[in-house]
Amino acid sequence: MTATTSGDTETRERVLQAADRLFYAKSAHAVGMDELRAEAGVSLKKLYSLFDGKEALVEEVLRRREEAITAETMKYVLRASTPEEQILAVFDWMADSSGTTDFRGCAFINSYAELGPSSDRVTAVVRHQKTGVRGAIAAMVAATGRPEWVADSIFLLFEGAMTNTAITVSSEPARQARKAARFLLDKTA
Amino acid sequence: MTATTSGDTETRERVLQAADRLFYAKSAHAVGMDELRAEAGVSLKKLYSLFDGKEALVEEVLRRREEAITAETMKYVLRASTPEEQILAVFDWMADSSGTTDFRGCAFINSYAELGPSSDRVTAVVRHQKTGVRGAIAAMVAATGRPEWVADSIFLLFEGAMTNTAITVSSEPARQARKAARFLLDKTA
DNA sequence: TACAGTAGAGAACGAGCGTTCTCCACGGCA
DNA sequence: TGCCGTGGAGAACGCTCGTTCTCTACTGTA
Repeated sequence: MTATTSGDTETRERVLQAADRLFYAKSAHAVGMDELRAEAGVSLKKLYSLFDGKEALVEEVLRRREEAITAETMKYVLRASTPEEQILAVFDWMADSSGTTDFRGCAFINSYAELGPSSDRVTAVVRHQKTGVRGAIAAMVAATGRPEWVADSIFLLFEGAMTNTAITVSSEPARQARKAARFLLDKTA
Repeated sequence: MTATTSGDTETRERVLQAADRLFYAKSAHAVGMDELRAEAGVSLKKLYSLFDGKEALVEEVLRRREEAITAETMKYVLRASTPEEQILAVFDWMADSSGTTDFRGCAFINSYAELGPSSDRVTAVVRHQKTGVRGAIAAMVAATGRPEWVADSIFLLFEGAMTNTAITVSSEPARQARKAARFLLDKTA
């Protein structure tokens, strides 16, 4: 029935949001399916009727997060006026995100660290996200006519800032990375 | 007795080496104490007489790894002739390390991702290591008379390259980071 | 030879996990 | 009203984990 299907879609959404929040905050292995069930306000039966199991849930959470982060970052990028400012906007997104409580860095790096060795599916999603981010930066850099190694550098600055913003609990690394990226852009103009 | 104490020291060493290898390769939660016991060739009783528990073991493994990596990196640094080459040598160490099988990136970032939310002690060791690496790079950069933001940039390049070298299973990020660092040094000469 | 103390092997324990199953209350329909 | 099927609550299951305990074999000593 259409009504039931629609209800399922909403429930799925609620579960995925709860899972994303909990997995990101505590790491996946530290969150039990029962805790997730409680947080999402759903029965265990429903949970397992909607998802194949925990690993599948983790996989889907990561895929959705990739889309969400891309969309959110794009808002920052499109708001900028010049192509150079667009590139730097990704660091503004990071600085703003790290201001929120319990920012824990890059969910994909974190998941790779925790589950990469035991889950090929998680590894695949993580690689996909990294390829995507790198590609997006490369496209923006290429649009300014600069060589690809500039994009590689900015990508690595971005990645290093993500982890260290989390570890130091400060947006300082994000600002430092932005400054370095600007320098690279200025000197390759 | 002295003989027994010495034997204990050797056994401790063996356990710590096995733990370091297994925790790094598989992540800590994926390695059981029994698997570790088998790998180290020691009884469970002895294991618990030498260490307070798993968390304490993880903590000590990380502390020892920090020392080991520092020492190993220093070999690369001291081999270089100019101050600039010394800074860049850390990326050579990374490129060489990533060539070894089952390189898994930065053990501290990985541990923070997995255990940071649940273990203050692990978090403290990770922060200590990051502060140390950042400080070491800052000292080398300062010795060349360049401003501190150059050190911040190189540190973030280093960190980004560590994670992505692992994720992409390639030493390419290490080389890209080296190139970017050299550019920064050249343009701030 | 008899004995005390140590250490190894691994059984045992309690807790927690992911997953499944049982039970029951409630809905639409004849 | 009586029936059937869906879905929720949560008990149950099987497994694995970290940790402790028991038993046994062995060593050095009198």
